[in-house]
Order: sequence, then structure tokens, then C-alpha cells
Amino acid sequence: MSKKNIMDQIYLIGDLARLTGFSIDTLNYYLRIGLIEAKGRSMHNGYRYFDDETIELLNKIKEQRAKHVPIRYIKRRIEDGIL
Amino acid sequence: MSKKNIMDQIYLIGDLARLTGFSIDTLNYYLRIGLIEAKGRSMHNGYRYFDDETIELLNKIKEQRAKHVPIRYIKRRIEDGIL
DNA sequence: GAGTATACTCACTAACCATTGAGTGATAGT
DNA sequence: ACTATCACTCAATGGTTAGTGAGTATACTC
Repeated sequence: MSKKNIMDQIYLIGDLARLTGFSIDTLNYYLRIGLIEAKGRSMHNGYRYFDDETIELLNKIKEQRAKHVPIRYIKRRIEDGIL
Repeated sequence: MSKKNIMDQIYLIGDLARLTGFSIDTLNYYLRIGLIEAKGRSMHNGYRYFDDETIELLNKIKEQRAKHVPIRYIKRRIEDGIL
């Protein structure tokens, strides 16, 4: 529940990939199925913006996936705010 | 002196161009000479991030330039916090 | 064991961004 | 007039992103 302040970083999808270890393809897949969402978008070209909250979420997803938890369950937990 | 909050927009250079009327070439030139600065950058690809403050500054620059104020004076005013 | 679902992965297109160096027209200075 | 400066503008390269559709290996279901 981190508040956004002046120091927060902004990331594009390539940054997420680099910082979480997921491939860009996987992240695009997660976006496609709605497992993660962009925090904002460029009106000009549609580029997606992410922040540290997304990084944290992806790290949690990574843990769950390492334990072979199916994505649909992970998604439910995110929606229910449990994760 | 606007504080960044959760609602603030983020822009890439193309957004600045679209919102201020400056061409991307001009904006790149302003960046090159240090008239404006990015608020952040992607570590992955070097893409620059801007915010509403940059938009405001560019609108002021636009006014000054319309009055044919030389860039070096505009730059000084920005550095002195007058603009 | 055959068919389906899951979770990616690949391939392709079109548009965008950074960086750099060179070019240009207008103005200013000598 | 000649030169230099100013404020862009253009061009070229190489990497990035979105969007989409198709492919694939593994696991699950009947």
C-alpha cells in the first residue's frame, strides 16, 4: 500500500522484464489475460506505464508460479486483494 | 510547485509534441541544449519521462518564443526560477 | 489415448524513441 | 558584403513497443 511520491520510478514493459526476470512475451501475455494492468498509458502511442507496485505484484506472481499455482487462482487472489 | 500525486500524467516526447505544438525535433533540440529536462528515464531503453510540469514550462517557453525572446535568456530565467 | 486447456513463445507489422551529425534560413555583428 | 550565431530541421541507424495470430510443450480430462 505504498503512496506514490516524487521519488517513485516509472517503468515501461522492458523495465519490468529486466527487473522481474519475466520475458516481455510473458508480460504481454499477462497483460492480455488481465493478470496485470498498466498504471497509465501514453495518449500518443499507447505505451504502457508501470510503477513499483507492479514490480511487487510481479514478484508475488513469480513466487506463486514457482509453486505451480494456476494463473486463474492467482488472478482471483489479486482481485480479492489477498495477494 | 505542484506535488506529484496519484492522478498525475506521465508523458513521452511524442506526447509533449502533441500537447504543446512543438515538433519532436524542436523538443529534442531543447533537450540537447538543456532548455528542458526529462523527469526520469527508462533504464532499459533510455526513453525519457515528462510530467505536467514540463507541459507548463513548455507553454511558457512558447509564449516567450512568440515574443522572440532568445533561448539563452529564457534558459537563464528558468535557471533563476523566474519563469 | 485422444482431445482440450494452460501457459507461454514466436513471428510479423507499423509506429515510436534516442542519438548524432549535417544542413538551412534568418538574424546579428564587423 | 562576409562571417558567425541562432534556432531549428532533416536524415539515418538501431533498438523498443503494441497488437495480433499462430504455434508448442506440458498437464489435465474424459
